[in-house]
Amino acid sequence: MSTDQTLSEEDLRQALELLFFAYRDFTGEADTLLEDFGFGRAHHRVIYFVNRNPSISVNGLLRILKITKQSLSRVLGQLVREGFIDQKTDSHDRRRRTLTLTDKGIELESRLTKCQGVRMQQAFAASGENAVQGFKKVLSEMINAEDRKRYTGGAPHTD
Amino acid sequence: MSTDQTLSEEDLRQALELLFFAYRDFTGEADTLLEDFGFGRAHHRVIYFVNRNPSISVNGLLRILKITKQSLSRVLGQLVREGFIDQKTDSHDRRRRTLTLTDKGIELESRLTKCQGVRMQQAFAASGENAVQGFKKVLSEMINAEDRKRYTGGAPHTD
DNA sequence: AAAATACGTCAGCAATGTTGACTTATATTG
DNA sequence: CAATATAAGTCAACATTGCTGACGTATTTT
Repeated sequence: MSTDQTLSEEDLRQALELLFFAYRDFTGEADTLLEDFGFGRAHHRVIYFVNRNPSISVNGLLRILKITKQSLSRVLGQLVREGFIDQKTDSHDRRRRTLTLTDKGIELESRLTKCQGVRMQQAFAASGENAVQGFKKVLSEMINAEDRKRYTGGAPHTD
Repeated sequence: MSTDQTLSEEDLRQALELLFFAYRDFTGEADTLLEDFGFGRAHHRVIYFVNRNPSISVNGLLRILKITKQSLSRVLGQLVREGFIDQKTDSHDRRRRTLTLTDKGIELESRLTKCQGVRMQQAFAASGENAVQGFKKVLSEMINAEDRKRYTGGAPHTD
């Protein structure tokens, strides 16, 4: 599982740059689509994680996104007002508001994810199954331990 | 080199999330260090690529970063004024200004890159050489074709 | 001499993050 | 039941980092 091999500084710098350019190009396409709706990347993240965690609470979303509630409120408020997200009082704890995508929200989420999915699928197809495993492995090792549980498992974060 | 295998939507979404969380956590540490200097991520990128391409011109830098000269000027101006970057008139074409890190700039660049390099090295060590190859392969496939030549080779972009 | 290029600057705007303070419901706890 | 904690919302101010548009100046190319 672990090797003692150390990469040269040049190899390391190449990897740093790869990550920078790849991330920029990767997000670029979805950004263009979002502009058509007057939204930005922050809206994208909210839509994505609400779809991924239906009925999530506001606090739950904050814990995933790691931004302040004031920041979230700006974009979330827009999404609710414009009918992309449905917000209702949780019957078990009436202090909470559960967040769920509307049909309109689901459609936008689908378009956005398809947009990024296509590029990633193409990169995966061109790289091979083995490379994909390595890609995922390295990324998961780069994530903070506390968050590693958050990305996967599909276990909804409704709290 | 290429497979026809298509990942499930769940696999794809996991990869999307991995990239999001990994990138955020990856940049987080350097951001903290930058704060001590009153700098942001934009300054980091300028310092990084000036170090990587000594004597690069302003236009050359703009082509790598893909931002406007007005955006660059804000951060570049700060870095020059505060003595992290040395700017001098190119003797071959006196319209151009060549950008190079000062000793102070080199030291900061070194600290910043070490900061990110350590995390990446650890992820690499925990993932194994084979995974690292896959990681790089997939990232390079995700980069826009026009930029793919820019990340590597170490060929300075002095123009 | 005219046009193109490289650089810089001023002004204003937008997206998205931050802090701090305060209010209203609702739930939990002593 | 009263006190406290939690969930959510809101108002205001500010910082960073993108953007556009409009100029000005020096230098090189045509």
